[in-house]
Amino acid sequence: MPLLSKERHARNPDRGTPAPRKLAAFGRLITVAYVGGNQLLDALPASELDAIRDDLTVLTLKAHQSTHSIGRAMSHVDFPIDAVLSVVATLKNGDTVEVGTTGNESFVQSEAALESWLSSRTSFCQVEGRVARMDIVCFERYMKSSDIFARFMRLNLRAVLFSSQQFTVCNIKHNILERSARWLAMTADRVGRPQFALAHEFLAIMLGVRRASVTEAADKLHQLGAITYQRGVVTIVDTGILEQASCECYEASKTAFAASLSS
Amino acid sequence: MPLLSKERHARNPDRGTPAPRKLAAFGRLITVAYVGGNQLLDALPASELDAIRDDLTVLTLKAHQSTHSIGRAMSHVDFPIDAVLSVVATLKNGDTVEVGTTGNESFVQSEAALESWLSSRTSFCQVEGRVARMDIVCFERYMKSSDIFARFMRLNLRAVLFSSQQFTVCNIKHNILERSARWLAMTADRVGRPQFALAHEFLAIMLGVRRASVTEAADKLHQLGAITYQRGVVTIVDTGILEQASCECYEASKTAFAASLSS
DNA sequence: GACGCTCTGTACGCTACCGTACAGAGCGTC
DNA sequence: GACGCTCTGTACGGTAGCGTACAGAGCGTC
Repeated sequence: MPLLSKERHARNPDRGTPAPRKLAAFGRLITVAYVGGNQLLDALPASELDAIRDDLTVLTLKAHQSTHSIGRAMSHVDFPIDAVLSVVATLKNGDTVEVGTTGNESFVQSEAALESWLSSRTSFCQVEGRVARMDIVCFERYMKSSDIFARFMRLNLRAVLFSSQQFTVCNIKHNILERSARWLAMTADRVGRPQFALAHEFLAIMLGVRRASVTEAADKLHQLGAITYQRGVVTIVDTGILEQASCECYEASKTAFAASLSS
Repeated sequence: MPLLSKERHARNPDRGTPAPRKLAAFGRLITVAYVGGNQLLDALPASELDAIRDDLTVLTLKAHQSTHSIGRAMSHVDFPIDAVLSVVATLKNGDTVEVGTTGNESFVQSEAALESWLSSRTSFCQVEGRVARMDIVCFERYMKSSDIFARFMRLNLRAVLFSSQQFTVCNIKHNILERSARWLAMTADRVGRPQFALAHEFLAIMLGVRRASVTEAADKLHQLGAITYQRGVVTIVDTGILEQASCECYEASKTAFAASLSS
């Protein structure tokens, strides 16, 4: 499944996120040091970031690889670089719906910022890419020892809560076309490149709708000139059109995270 | 509008929450000291609660009275006793939808537990009743000076986040009957009495649906023997039936808050 | 180059819910 | 006891999205 590997770093060379020294090979993860790429970490004062850098390990996650399981003790937190992680809730009937998406603007599980070391939700990698992983013991130590670090994590969680609330509204008030557009726009921002692997089936699960409904929405977005789709790979061809097609929740969530990073 | 005043304390005499010495009279709020009734406060170790008691003031809120406004500096936090507060999001088109409901299991705005003193949402009183109010300066001081206090507030916020996520799913996957039942069951728990004022119109806004849809749902719940309705006043006649009619999200949210109070 | 798996396109009947509207009932007020 | 406000009950056509199903296209594998 070497999808997208060719264009992985085709865009956003300006973000200061050089490729890891080695990518995943034959299912084994080769890990490397963190040199930037997660907005939340990079927003920390330089001295703070330097202090924690040695406790961050960059690794590449494959799509659909699990990172946290409901009810289990959290062993680590992940700060995405160009991966996109999904936090999901599972209903008794087995239905799974996304309750949060996390990219380079945040980390997962964000509840760790609340001195909570049990995972209350399951999360996994939705779009393949790199994350900076920190052991939970280190995270806990920094939360206690550094007011600045703790403050950044908490303000970030505030944006997570705000976004979660926004999506509560979004699911009631906005149609599938708008929500699909929002999801794709948010994801494009997060991966920092215009093309990524995402089958209709998975977007459908994320939005809590039928696969066929996503196909119809994708078709409309294609007609509008926002995207193209080819066997599990989306390409954003016009960000402006895509954002225009998405509901206001895209902007609301984006603004909330931007504010949490700048204060 | 002296609705319900007759049966205000008809139930749950065992919760140790005596009536305030004076109720609101002619629109003026007569405030009294806190002697218990908010589960979160009451879960604090006795010494902690005693330490903060003098900074709590009990007051009665009228239905639809505002407590926090979006974008404004938070001047206080409210720990409901038998009032129910709603946190809402407003869309650009003016639609207002509830993104959180708060009763005696929590407080509002919960984001204060994140050292965030700006209100990112609007909240108001949905069901008339008492809250214990604390000045934000005191709250901030206790968050800094008492690890135990801070820990309780943060674990509570974890349940708030969990519930918010649960309702994201709920709005997608559960129909109006189930959601109405959930809302009423949760509210009955929170007010601690089987009868409270709530017009269909307001429940409709909370659920983000038509008023007529709520009327239909209320009719079905009536037929099932769960509730009776009379001109803006609901009476829960069979909690068991009501809970059975509601979706699993009722139980999920309740469990999350119970866990946050016991640890 | 045949096979099988995955992913997409499309179709069809069905239903939950919407937007809107209007009549009537309850209740406070003058 | 007439009036007006609020709240509820109900109706009707319209539609977004559901559940399901099936055919075909792309692509890796043997």
